Amino acid sequence: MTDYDPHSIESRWRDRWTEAERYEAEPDDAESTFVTVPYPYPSGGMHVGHARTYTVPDVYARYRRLQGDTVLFPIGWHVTGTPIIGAVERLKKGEEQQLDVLQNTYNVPSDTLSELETPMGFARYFIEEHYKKNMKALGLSVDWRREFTTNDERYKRFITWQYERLNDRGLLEKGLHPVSYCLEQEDPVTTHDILEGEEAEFQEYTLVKFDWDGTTVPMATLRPETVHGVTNAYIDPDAEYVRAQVDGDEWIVSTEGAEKLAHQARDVERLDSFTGERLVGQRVTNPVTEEPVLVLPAGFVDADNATGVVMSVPAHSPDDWIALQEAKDDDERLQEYGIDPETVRAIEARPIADVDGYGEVPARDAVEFAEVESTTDPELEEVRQELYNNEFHSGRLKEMYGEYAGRIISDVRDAIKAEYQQRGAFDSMYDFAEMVVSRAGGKVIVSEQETWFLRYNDPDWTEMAHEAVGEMTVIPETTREQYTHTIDWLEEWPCIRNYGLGTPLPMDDDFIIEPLSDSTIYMSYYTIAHRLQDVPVEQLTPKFFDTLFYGSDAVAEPDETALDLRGEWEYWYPVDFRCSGNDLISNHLTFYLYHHAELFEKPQWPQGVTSMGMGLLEGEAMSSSSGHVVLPSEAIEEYGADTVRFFLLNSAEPWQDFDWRDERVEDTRDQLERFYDRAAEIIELDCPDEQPDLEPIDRWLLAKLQETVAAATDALEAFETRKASQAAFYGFEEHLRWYRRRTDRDRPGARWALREVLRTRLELLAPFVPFLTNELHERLTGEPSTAWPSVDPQLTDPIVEIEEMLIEQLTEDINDIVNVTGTDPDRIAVYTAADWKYDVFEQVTETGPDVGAVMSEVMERPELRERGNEVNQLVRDLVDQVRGRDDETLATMADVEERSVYERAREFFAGEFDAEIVVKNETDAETDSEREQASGAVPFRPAVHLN
RNA sequence: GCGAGGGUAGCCAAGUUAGGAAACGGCGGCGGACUCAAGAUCCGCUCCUGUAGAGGUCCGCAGGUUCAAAUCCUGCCCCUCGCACCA
Repeated sequence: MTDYDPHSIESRWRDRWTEAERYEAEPDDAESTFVTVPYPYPSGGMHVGHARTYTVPDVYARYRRLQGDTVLFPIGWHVTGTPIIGAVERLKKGEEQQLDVLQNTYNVPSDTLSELETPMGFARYFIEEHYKKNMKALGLSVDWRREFTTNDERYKRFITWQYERLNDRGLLEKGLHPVSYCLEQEDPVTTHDILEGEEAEFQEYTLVKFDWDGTTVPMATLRPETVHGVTNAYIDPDAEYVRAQVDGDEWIVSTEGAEKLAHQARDVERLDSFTGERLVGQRVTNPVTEEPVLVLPAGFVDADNATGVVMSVPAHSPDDWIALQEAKDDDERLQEYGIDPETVRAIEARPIADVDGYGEVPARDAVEFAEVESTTDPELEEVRQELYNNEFHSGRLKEMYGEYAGRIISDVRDAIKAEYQQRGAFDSMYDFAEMVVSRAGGKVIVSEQETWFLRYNDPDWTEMAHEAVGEMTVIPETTREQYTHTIDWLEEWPCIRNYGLGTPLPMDDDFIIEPLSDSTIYMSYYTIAHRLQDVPVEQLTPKFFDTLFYGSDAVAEPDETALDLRGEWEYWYPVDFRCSGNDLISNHLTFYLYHHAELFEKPQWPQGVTSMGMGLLEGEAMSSSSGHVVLPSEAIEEYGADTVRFFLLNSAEPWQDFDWRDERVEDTRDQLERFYDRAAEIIELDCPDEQPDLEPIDRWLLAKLQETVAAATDALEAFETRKASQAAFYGFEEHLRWYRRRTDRDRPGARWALREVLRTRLELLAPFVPFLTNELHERLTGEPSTAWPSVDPQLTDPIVEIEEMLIEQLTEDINDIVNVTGTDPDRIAVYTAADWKYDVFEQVTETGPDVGAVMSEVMERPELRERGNEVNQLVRDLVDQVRGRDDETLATMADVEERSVYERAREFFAGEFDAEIVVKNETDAETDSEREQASGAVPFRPAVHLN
């Protein structure tokens, strides 16, 4: 019954566009528009969430093209770094989950798997078999001549240039940085490489350097400000400890602690080892208070956490409090270690801060209140958290803190720490708070590595980045603050990795520039990527790129080719819109701004960024590892590319999350099919070439069309794909429904109007559903959609719109009365308001919607004053009518001849309600009962009576 | 914890920037028209009450400002995203 066959239409148009090189963009006299999207990272296949990411810029590109611009929409492939290598490794190891994803989620044939066993083989497979095929099937208007990968020699030359220049400008810096490090692989690891403890964050522990006869016993703590409250120390008597030279001093730490320190850029030399028992019962001296304190044995001390020795602050730590009580009660154990129980019993908690809501010894109060009695009680965790929180935010230090006395801990902790560190009493080390294990099975620790950084906290650079944000269009506007915040928050960014695909750092080619750092200005590379193919790699020196980007004056002997290419770059740059994801604001998008601001002049800075929301599938997050994804190829096969596109663009605005629900997608497909069928009918109609006489209802439809053109245009300018397509598609369907109900469509005027409407809507929808619309447009007019429509002032008609609105309102009113009374009237009387009521209306529009003010004006007029209450009620009704309508509309309303509007529509009403329709003015009422019925008439709200 | 966004009728979702109509639209549900029938299409209804187009109560919760609040202010609850070497 339907002729709509998306697959044949779509393949036909795809072929035509390819043959015509339709989207191969060359500089010309027209305005240029340059839109980009982050190049895909082919470490796996593409799902329908990615499809939206690339379709949104496509819609904008198509829109700008219809507006007459020359538009560039390119794609490249990001393969930098380790994810692809990791994926290949997992494949080669035959890891089950990886095989499952490749074979079952992404349908890689078994006999092809071997091709994926090299990084570029893997990338190439997904580029060709997934991304490109899907993108072409979706009809993305990409200039495919410009594609490249970030592992290409020419691209590497470009990145080399970028990093040499950044280095020249002093924005690169070499230094130490803590990273997660796998002891098994002896290499840094990323979150993706971590099997256990993926969420773990590493902490910077303060080491309080207690002294034991000239040997340092560093006690690890996260609360350095409690140093005055230390009453004793704890060590695990059974764990292994070492004495070692650490940066020239002698330290005692756990064996694990020593290994960690060795990885944190310290010079560690082990002297001897022993169990913790050796320190038990010894006295060590607090470096701040210079007091000796006793070392007690404790099983709860974890030798594999920081140094494996901790200080005890029983007044403020619930753990320490309980442990101390337990020690006091266990004479036997103490004696075992040769400790006099009396000395332990003499230890008293030493409060160092006043905390709101707690007594003198907060830890005791907290423990007693919660009735926790043992260090193994699971509830202790909660008690500890709560107390720590309260102390941190409301604890005030006591007098022993000198200049810090009376201050809130959260305000001064860092200062105290820095001060004692400076004085040599404190040191620090990094560690995780929990066990972390890599996928390779090795223990993961925090290591400090020599690294190159990008100095994103450089004040001048930061300032320029702020400026760039200030000058660009941000969609949605609410994200602007996120950029500002990110810029202020960014510190130095380590921009290299030890291994991976990509470009070696020119200053130190043992390292590879990491993915987020080699993807900041590559949009400029698109402008010349296709032409660079003809330039020998060796010719692409930094000077070549200087010439290309900075012009002939930048170098002594400018390269001719570079100068020639410079024209292309100048034509396309700046990037008009970068369409990216919400999640990239805090890194990629902000880096993009930084690097543009630094390396290019202001006119070349980013003009606009839109960030997109995520995709859900049947209400849940998509996940390729669990197979909870829909592949674009499958969706297109089932519904057609236009349906997929339309659903993605129409179900939510780009920055909102969308939810792919099969049922909804099916509905979308049905709607498009219906649209297609109706369009086909109109195309078949015999239609006059010249505009025939139009009825008011035809002019109304055409006026609505103009409104729709304006709304869709405004919306697309703001990237509101949903609003634009809703207006052009669903919104207009409603107007058409009313039109069909209101009129006979077999008139020349109606045919002409419907044809005009169809043509325009096809143009409005062309960016969204390009296959369907171009097909129909060509059948209708002989050529594809070539221009975006503009509002035709000849076809706007405010009066006819108001007249039609009155008819709709009256239809609703009559219908309401019929419903509520349950009657089936034979005769419907419609009374328009008496002339004096229109005088009052005019007064209301003049005075404004203020009942009191209008009344005092109106009461000046004797002929109105004598109507008293009636006028009062009328003014109230009219004020409600007028409120919220602009002056223009009100002025137009004043020109409407209400009675003739209803009379012209008599036939329509008669048909709708199957009744005789009588239209009269209120003043023409003859009998008392008729006058009664008619008296309620208000301008633009006639009285109605049913019999 | 920090930063950002959000909570609207059974579901999805507009409206919030410029306060002013129980609150666009869709889905689902109910009734009707057309049809041999189904589907498609069309017309009503779909918070409560109501045989005259009305009234009442509503926009996470609790207050406040105002003639008037889904919209502005304050506090609270809940959800989502980001928080660094990772695309």
